[in-house]
Amino acid sequence: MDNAFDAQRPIYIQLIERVKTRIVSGEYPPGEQIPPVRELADASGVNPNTMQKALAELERDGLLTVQRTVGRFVTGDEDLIAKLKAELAQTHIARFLREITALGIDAGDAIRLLTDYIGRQKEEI
Amino acid sequence: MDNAFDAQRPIYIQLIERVKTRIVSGEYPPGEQIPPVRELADASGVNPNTMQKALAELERDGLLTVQRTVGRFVTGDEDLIAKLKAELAQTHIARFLREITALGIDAGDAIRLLTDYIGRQKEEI
Amino acid sequence: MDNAFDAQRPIYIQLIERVKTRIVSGEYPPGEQIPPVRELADASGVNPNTMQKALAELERDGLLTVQRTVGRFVTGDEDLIAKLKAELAQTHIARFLREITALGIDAGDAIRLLTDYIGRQKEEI
Amino acid sequence: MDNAFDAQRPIYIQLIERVKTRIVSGEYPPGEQIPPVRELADASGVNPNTMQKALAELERDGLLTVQRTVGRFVTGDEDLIAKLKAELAQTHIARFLREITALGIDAGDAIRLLTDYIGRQKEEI
DNA sequence: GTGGTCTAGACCACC
DNA sequence: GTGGTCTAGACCACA
Repeated sequence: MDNAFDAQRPIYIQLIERVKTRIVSGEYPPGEQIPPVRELADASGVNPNTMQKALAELERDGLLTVQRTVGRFVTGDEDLIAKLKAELAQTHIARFLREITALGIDAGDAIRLLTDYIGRQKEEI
Repeated sequence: MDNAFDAQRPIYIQLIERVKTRIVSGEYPPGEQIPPVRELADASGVNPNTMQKALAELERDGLLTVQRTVGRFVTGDEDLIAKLKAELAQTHIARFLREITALGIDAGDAIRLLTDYIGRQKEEI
Repeated sequence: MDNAFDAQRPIYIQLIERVKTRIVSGEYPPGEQIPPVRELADASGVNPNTMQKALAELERDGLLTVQRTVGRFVTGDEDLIAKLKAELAQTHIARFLREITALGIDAGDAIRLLTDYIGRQKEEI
Repeated sequence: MDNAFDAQRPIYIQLIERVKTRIVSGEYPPGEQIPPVRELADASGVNPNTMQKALAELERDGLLTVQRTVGRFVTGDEDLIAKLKAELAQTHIARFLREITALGIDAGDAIRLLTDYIGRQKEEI
């Protein structure tokens, strides 16, 4: 399912995050064309205007380029993508650490808990 | 600052999370009285009714008990608190892992990045 | 326990009901003296003033008579007591039937449920 | 009249009881939509916030479900409703019996008085 | 037009 | 001074 949104945050923001994630993960490779707005909107179950709004912001950030009458393309600037990836990773890490230490769990225990969790996940497979 | 809220999510939900965090971290120890509604509301810069709504839900969950005309107390049930702590930790971990792997970073790299981050933090001190 | 009050209704009203019930049930027989205010108040865990207020209303209704310097007595008018008993019974019956029919249960089923309940109660003994 | 409340008990509690009664009696059938908050509030002569509070508790109990921007619906779980009906009936019966026996009337007489009352009611028709 | 949230301000019971 | 309730009125997201 692609159409599960946090009902409490603006959908277009969540769409931006999703597309960024796809670019960074390589699902949308650098330089490649992405699906048309309508298709993306359909797949996520949102209004095309909402999807449009999300993509426009990504264009402003330089992550997407638009070729009129052709479509949208992921930037070919792989450094930019790598930078975004590192930035997103740091954001997630910082947030995680902030949250977990607020519970009274120190960094060492956090790593241990995370390692355990990953171990358990593998077992499930 | 205590009064910085994510504008996109209900304040009372965020207040619930904050109080839970304080209980779990031991800032509000088991069996101890917590500050009065009005004071907490003031400290967070919200209306007393909003704080009331948050605390009512914590009472429903058994994390707080109310003694009318006296005040609110953290539950003395330390097992319940420990359970909550584990639950919150797992939630944060699961989320972190979901986010980081969505970027195309595998579990091993996640641990490495986290360890690096912690190392860098210590250096800053 | 005599000191369990519905926190939502005035205590003196609940005291009136209790004393009426004792008169009607014969616990306080007609013409007999009842315990002094302070003792009653103590037994119910309420302030003597509150008990006083309740007894004053019963005196107004003719159910109690006061002999200064001696104490309070239940009325000797057994007809009045019988009338009160019938009246209280009808009140309870009417209320019960109103409540139970509001649930979509007809009078016949109400009698059946009541009979069942009594049967189950006896078994427990 | 829908707007007559016991001044001694919280209105929202009484609203909860009323809605429960309507669900149990079938006035609000399982799976069906109930009137909007504002309408219900109006009909009962209370503030919409007060009605909201009552309905929120019923939602927590699983008796109502909410579809945002659409409305509230009675649960489709007929077993849950049946269970509630039995529970409410038992509560009313227990209370009635407690009250009537406190008057010095035994269970057998209670049934007789109830039967008489019902007989008299029918005659009135 | 639906439910949901929030504020401001008032009043109450209890101790 | 504590928690609890209630109102009036406003604003928001969503479809």
